[in-house]
Amino acid sequence: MNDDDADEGEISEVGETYRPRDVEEDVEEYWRDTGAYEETKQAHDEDPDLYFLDGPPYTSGQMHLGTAWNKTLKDCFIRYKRMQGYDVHDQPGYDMHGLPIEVKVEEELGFENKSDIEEYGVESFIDDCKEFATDNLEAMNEDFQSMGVWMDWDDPYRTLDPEYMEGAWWAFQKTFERGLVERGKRVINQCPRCETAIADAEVEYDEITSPSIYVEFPLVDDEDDASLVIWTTTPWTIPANLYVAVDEDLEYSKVEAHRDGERDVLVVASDCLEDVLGRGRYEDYTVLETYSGGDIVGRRYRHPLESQVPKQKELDMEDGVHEVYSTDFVSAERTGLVHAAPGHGVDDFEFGEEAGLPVFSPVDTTGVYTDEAGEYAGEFVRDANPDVIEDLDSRGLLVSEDSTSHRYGHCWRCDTPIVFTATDQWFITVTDVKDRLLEELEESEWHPEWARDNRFRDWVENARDWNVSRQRYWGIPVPIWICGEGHWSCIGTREELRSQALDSLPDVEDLDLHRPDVDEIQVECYECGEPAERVEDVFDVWLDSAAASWASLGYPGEDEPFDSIWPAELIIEAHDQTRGWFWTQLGMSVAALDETPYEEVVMHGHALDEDGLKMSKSRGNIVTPQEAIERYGVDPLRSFLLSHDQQGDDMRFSWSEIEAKQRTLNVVWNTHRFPLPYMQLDGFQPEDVDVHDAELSTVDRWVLSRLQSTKQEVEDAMEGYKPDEAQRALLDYLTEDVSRYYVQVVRPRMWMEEDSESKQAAYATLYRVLDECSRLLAPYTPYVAERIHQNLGGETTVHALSWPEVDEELLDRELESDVEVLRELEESAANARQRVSRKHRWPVKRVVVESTDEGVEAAVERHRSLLLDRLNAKDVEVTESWSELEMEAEPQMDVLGPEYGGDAGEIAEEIRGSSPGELEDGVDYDGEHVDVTDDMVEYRDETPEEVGEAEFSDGRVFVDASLDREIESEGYSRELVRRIQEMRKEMDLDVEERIEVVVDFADERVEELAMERREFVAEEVRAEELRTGSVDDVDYREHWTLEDADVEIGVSRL
RNA sequence: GGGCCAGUAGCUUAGCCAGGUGGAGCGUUCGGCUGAUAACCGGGAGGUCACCGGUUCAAAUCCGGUCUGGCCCA
Repeated sequence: MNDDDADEGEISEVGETYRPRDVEEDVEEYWRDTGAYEETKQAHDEDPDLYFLDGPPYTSGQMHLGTAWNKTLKDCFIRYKRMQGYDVHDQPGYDMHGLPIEVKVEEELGFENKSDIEEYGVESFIDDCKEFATDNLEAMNEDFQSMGVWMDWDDPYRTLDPEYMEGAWWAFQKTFERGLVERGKRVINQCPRCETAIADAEVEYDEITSPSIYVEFPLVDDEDDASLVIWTTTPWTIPANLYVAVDEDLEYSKVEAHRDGERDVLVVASDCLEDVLGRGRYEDYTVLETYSGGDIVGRRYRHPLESQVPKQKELDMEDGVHEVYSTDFVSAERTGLVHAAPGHGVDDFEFGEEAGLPVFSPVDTTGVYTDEAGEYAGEFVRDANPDVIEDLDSRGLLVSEDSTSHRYGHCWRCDTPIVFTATDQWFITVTDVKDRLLEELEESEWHPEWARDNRFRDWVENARDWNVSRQRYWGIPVPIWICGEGHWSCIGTREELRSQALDSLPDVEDLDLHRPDVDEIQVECYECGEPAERVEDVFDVWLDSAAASWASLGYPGEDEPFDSIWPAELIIEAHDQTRGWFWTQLGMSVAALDETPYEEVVMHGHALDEDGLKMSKSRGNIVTPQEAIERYGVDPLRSFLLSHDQQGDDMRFSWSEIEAKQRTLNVVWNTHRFPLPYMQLDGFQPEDVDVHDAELSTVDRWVLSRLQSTKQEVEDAMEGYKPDEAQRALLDYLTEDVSRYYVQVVRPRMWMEEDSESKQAAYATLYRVLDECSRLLAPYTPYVAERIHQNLGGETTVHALSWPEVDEELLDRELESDVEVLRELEESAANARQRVSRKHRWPVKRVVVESTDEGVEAAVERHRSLLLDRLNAKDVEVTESWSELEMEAEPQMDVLGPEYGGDAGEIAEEIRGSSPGELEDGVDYDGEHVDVTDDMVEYRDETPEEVGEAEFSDGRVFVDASLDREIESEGYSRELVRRIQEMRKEMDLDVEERIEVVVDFADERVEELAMERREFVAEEVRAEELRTGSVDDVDYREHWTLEDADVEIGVSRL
C-alpha cells in the first residue's frame, strides 16, 4: 500500500485493489495520529445528551462472535446517533465480581471447596480474583477495539470500583427502606460444590439418569390398610417429606392387587392405574372404590421412613403434617400423587408455607445430611439414594424401582447437579411491587415488540422474589449489620459507613468495600446503639449490573451526570438477557426508585455456527472474531454481522457470506477509485463546483436523486433500529445504481481530454455521491468509510461529520422511476440480443418496446438519446401491440378464481392454449357455457427470425438484429478496435501512447467493411497510421478471428 | 413438560402483519465488456416455501398439529 501518504484535504489517486487489512491498518494509524476519536467526541460536545448504556460483559472469558456482534451493533448506533447530532454517552462497562470468576481462580489454584479458600486466606483469594478480572478486562478492551468499536476504552465502568459498589449499596438501602428486603428460608438452588445458593439464572439444564421409584405411604386408620402411591426421582428427599399432594378434581381409585402371594391396597389416580400396577408386576387387581381427590384431602399417613428418621415422629405431632392436600402442581402423570418436602422443592415449599406447615431440610450447604436425618446423617444426599430405596424395600413399601433420564439443573460454572434446600437467604421481594413492574415495563419501547409483549411480560408476571445473597467471597458485600438484639442496620454509602462505624475508618476514597476488610468493621446499631456485625453474605452478581444505570455514573457519590441524563435512553443486548440484565435492571430500579431505568431496548440474537447450532467448546465449532478478521478484515466482518435482521433472531455464521461482503465492499472501493485519477489530473476542486449550478445531465440528476432517496431509506431504517435494512439500501445504491449504472454511463465524459462543463458536472456529481456515501457507510464499515473520505480529500475524520441531510431540490421521483424503466428495458434488450446471439458491440437496427403502460412510453420519449446509447440501437419505438402473430391464451386465475370458485381450475384448462378466435364465443365445460372476457386471458405469441424477444414487467422488448452494410461496418470496426486495444494492453502501453497499426485481412469483404471506418478505428486506438497489408517488421503481432474472419494485426510503438 | 422466536434455491435471505401464478445477493453455468481490468456487466439453470391437516374459489402468507434449531422457564 502506498496510498497512506494521502495528503489531507486533497484528492489522491489510489492504485491498489481493496485489501481490507491494509486499509484498516492505515486508518487505525490515522485515527491514532490525529486523535480522531477525541475529535469526534469534541465535535458533538455541545449536542443534546443521549444516554446509551453498555451492558457489561463478564470478565471471565474473551470476546466471542456473539459479543463481537453485540458491540458492533452498539458501535453502529453510537456512530449513527452522533452523526445525527447527539452527545452520545459511550462508556463501556465490565462485570467483574461473582462466582464464575471465583471458580476460575479456584481452578487455577487447584481448590476443591470453600475450606481451601479459608485456608489460603480470604484476602489473598480476593486479590487473585481482582487480578484475574482486571487482566481479562484489559484483554477484552483490546478485543473490542480490534472490531473498530469506538467507546471510551480509557474509562470503562467497573463493578469492582468502590464508587460503583456504593451505587449498589445505595439502591439496596432504598429498597430496604421501602420495606422490600426480607430474610427468610426459601428453597434455593444450592450448589454443593460451591457451597452457595445460585440464582435461577445460573442453573443450566442437562440430561441425567436418576432412580425412578414408586413408593407406598400407608394411610392411617384405613379400613383396607390402603397406601398412597407416590413417584419420585429424588429418593433422598423422602426423609424430609411432610405432606402428599393430590388434585381435588382428579379421580382416584383404591385397588386391591396381588403379587407373589402378597396383598396390597393402593391409591392412585384412575388414569394411572394400569401403568402403576404394570410397573409393580401385580398379577391381578380389583377396584374397591373410586373417589375424587377432594375426598381424600385431610387423610393422614405414616411417614415411610419414620424409624430411620426419628425427627419425623416429632414432626408428626405438628398440625397438618403427614396429611393429604390438594394443590395445583399435581397432574394425572405417574401416580397422580406427589410427595412433597417443603425443605427441598419450590412448589412444595410455597404451598407448605400457605398451609402453615413447618420446613424440614436436614441437609447442610455441602449437600450432606445433618443429624436431623437420623440414620442417613453424614451421607451425601445423592449417595444416599440406594440406602433410602433399600430401606423402603425392606419395609415392603417399594412398589417398583427403575431409572429414568430427565433434565436436571446443574451449576453453570462447575456443572455439579444442584440440590434444592431451604436455607436462610436475603430477598428483594419484587413480588410486592409486581404491579409497578408491569406498569413500568410499558414505559419502555422494545425492538422487536414481541420481545416485550410475548416474552418479557411473561417473565415478569411469573417472577419470584429475588434471592440476592450468596455465601461467597468475591462480590459486593451485603450491607446489613446485625446487632446482638437481632436488629438490622442497612448502610447505603461509604460516608454513612464511616460515620456509623465504631472504630475510625480511612477517608472515603481509601475505603475498600470488599471482603474481608468490610467484615471487620462494626457499626452502631440504628435501633439500639449496640455494636453490630455485618452478615457474611455477598450479593448475587446480577445485582451488580442491575445497578449499572446509576452506579456507572458514579451516583450517589456524584449528582452529575445522573441528574441530567438518567434513565438510559437505549440498551442493546441479546435475547438471553430477558431473564438477565433486562430483568435485573428493571427489578432493582423499580424496587429502589419505583421507575424503569431504560427507555428503549433493542434485543438481538445469538451467533450460531454454519449449521445453525450453538457454538460451544464441546462441539468444537467455535469461530473466533479474530479468525474472521485475519481472513477477511474487520469491515467485511462488521458488514456481515450488521446484515442480519438483529431483532431477536439468531445469526448463522457463514464464511462465504463474509467473503461476499468483502466483494461488495470491493465494488464500493473500485467505484470510489475510478474517478480519482481523472479528478486529480484535471485538478478538480470540490468546492469550485456546486451540483446545484452545474450543467447536470440526466444521469447526473438521476444519481443525485437516488442519493436523496437512499439517505431517506437508510435513515428510516436506522430510526426503526434496523441496521440490516439500512446497510442493504446503502450498498444496493452503491453497487446497483452508482457502480453498475452511473459509472458505466459517465465513463466517456471522464475520458474527455479537454475541460468541459459536462465533465465538471460529472466530477461534481460523483464527488457529491461518494462524499455523502462515505458518511453513510461510517456506522457500518468505519475503516473503509474513513479511507474513502480521506481519498476524496477529507480534512477531518469522517466520523466527526454530520449525517447528510436529504436535499429536496435534488429529489426527482419521476426521473427515478423513468430510469428504472430504462434500465429494465436495457436489461430485457440485452436478454433479447442474447437470444439472437447479437453482441452488444454490434448496433441493432431498432428496438421495439411493446407496452400499454403510459409511463413506459413517456420514459422512453423523455430519455430517447440516453436509451439509444445504452441499447446501442439506431432507433427505438414504443407501441401498444407490435406483433400480429398467432397468439395463445393464458388463463388469469386472479380473475377466474373469485368469479367461478371451485370450477375455476377446469375453466382455466379449457382456455389455456386457445387462440383469440376460438375464445370469441366462450368455452364449454361440464355442459356449462362460459363467456370469456378480456380480463380472463392474456396472450403469448412468437417472433420472426433475427428478432430477439424478452419480457419486462410492463410488456415486451423486441430487438431487430438484422444486418445491413452500415451495421456490419460498424460491428467489424469495433471488433477491430477491441483487438488492437487488447494488444496495447498486452504491450503494456500507456493510455496516451501513439502507435502504428497494420492489419492483414484474410477476407476481402470484411476488410472493406472494417476499413470504411478507418478514421474511427485509428482515433479509438490512438494510431498515427492504420494501414492494411502483410504484417512484418512490427513490435508485436497477433492472429485474431473477427466473428468468422481471420486477421493478423501488427502494432508498433512510435 | 410449558412460553417465545425461527425453518423459503447449494449458501445468506426478502416476501408473511393486511391471502391472488415466490424476489434478491452469493455460488454455479453460459455469454458480454475491455481507458475501474488480479476489475466490471448480462442471461440461464436451480424452489414439494420443514412436514401433516384445516379454512378459502385461492395459502409461503391465516388456523391447528408434528419435526428440527435457538432462547427462556419448569
